[in-house]
Amino acid sequence: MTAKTDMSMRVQTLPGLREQVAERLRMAIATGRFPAGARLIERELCEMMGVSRTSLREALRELQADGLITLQPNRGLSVSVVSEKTARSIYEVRATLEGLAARLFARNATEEQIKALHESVDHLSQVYDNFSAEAFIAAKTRFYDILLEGAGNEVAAEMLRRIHTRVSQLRVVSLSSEERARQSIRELRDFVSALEDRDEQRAFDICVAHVQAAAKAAMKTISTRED
Amino acid sequence: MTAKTDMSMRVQTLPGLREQVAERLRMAIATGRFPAGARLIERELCEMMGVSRTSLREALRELQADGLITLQPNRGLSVSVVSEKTARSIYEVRATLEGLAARLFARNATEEQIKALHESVDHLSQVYDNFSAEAFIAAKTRFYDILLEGAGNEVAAEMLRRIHTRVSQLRVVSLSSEERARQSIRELRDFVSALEDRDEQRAFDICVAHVQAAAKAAMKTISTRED
DNA sequence: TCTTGTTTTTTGACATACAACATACGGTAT
DNA sequence: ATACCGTATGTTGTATGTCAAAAAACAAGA
Repeated sequence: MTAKTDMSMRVQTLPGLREQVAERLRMAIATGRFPAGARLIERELCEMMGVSRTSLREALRELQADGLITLQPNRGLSVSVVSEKTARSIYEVRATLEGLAARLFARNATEEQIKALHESVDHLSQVYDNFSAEAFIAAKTRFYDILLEGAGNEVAAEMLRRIHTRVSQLRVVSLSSEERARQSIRELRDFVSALEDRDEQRAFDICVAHVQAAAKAAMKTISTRED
Repeated sequence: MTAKTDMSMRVQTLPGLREQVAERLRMAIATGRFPAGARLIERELCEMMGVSRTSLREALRELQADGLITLQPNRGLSVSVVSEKTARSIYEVRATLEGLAARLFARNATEEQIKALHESVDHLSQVYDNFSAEAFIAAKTRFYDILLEGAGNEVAAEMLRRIHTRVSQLRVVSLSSEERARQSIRELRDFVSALEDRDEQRAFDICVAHVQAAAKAAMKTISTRED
């Protein structure tokens, strides 16, 4: 092998400014730092993040495509406020796609991936104890990344990742309920155990039920919010 | 009612330059005018469409988010070439989401929407006869718009619309098979008839089968393409 | 032919400018 | 005071020009 064809030493491709901006904005919305309905003024964001309007606007187009922010022509951007109907739609799609991912994971994942998934649930349960929004999202993201990688459907993965941010945004409020958190962990353990048995149907059922339970919890806080 | 609150005379909000650009690029890719793998040079596109780099780049970010074009950092953009595995993923997701849409439509659509869907299939079948890629895509888009509106899940609708463009791109080659076209129309008529009966499960089954048949046809041309 | 150095192309990012549109403000007439 | 109207201000939409960095193409020398 020549040095030319040896990719092992390759310096990892740096994220690029625009993507960093997009990622930080996503996080700001997911954690509720930019609450739903908040107006986003380009100039302010530029100053806040120290980038040019050009880069910022390109990043904003990404978030817009994800449905995270809403554009009123000539009026400006604001963080999307999720109606009850839209929230229901989000969870419907999430249940559908996550169900698919569950099936595919049970079918295709390697033993290592199953083990990794198990461990990520352990980690998640630790994070629940001393809670912080950022750490929680990071842990949940890790769980998802493993699940989606093991499922081996990159298209579904991409869509679920997008939805995931919107769900995080909803959950910021909704997850404070301690009891739901405990229950959620139990469901995930159950889910992993089904996957360890390669029980496709059971994994699917648990997954869908899990999302529906999450939806129910979220919907409750949404409807109260609108009073 | 005061003139102020009367929206009926409102001049329709013009699409905005950026969105026009994005739409035309999408179409160019869907119809195969920009074939898979083709390099896209920003400067050339600017001249070709008569817009500034600023607007163009923002439009490109949209297409990139849709997976229609691929960016290699510092190297440039090219029309995404869809691997066999990715194609399979696309059709898996499409079957899943369209199945959901079928269920929801059967459950929620109004009688008018069902009727409109029926008519759109009639129109589609006419277009098959004197064929043109643009007219076909337009007709198919109309069918979809009705289906997705009737289903009443805006999130799923948005995702399917995106996938739809990628499927069109694959179909450019694959659909030339006359026989598959006829069969496809028959399946759609069957589908509509299930919806007219409000038979949720049957609509779902037909829908999934329809997508799988389309997938099979597309996969065949893809695998031969890679020889 | 292989290597190395140089030029060209292309993207990534920034600053600036200005028109179009929307909103807020303030004055004027009723 | 209140409704009306014009103006000032803020914000987005789009276009230009500029520069650095990376990649690719090319050319020259061993």
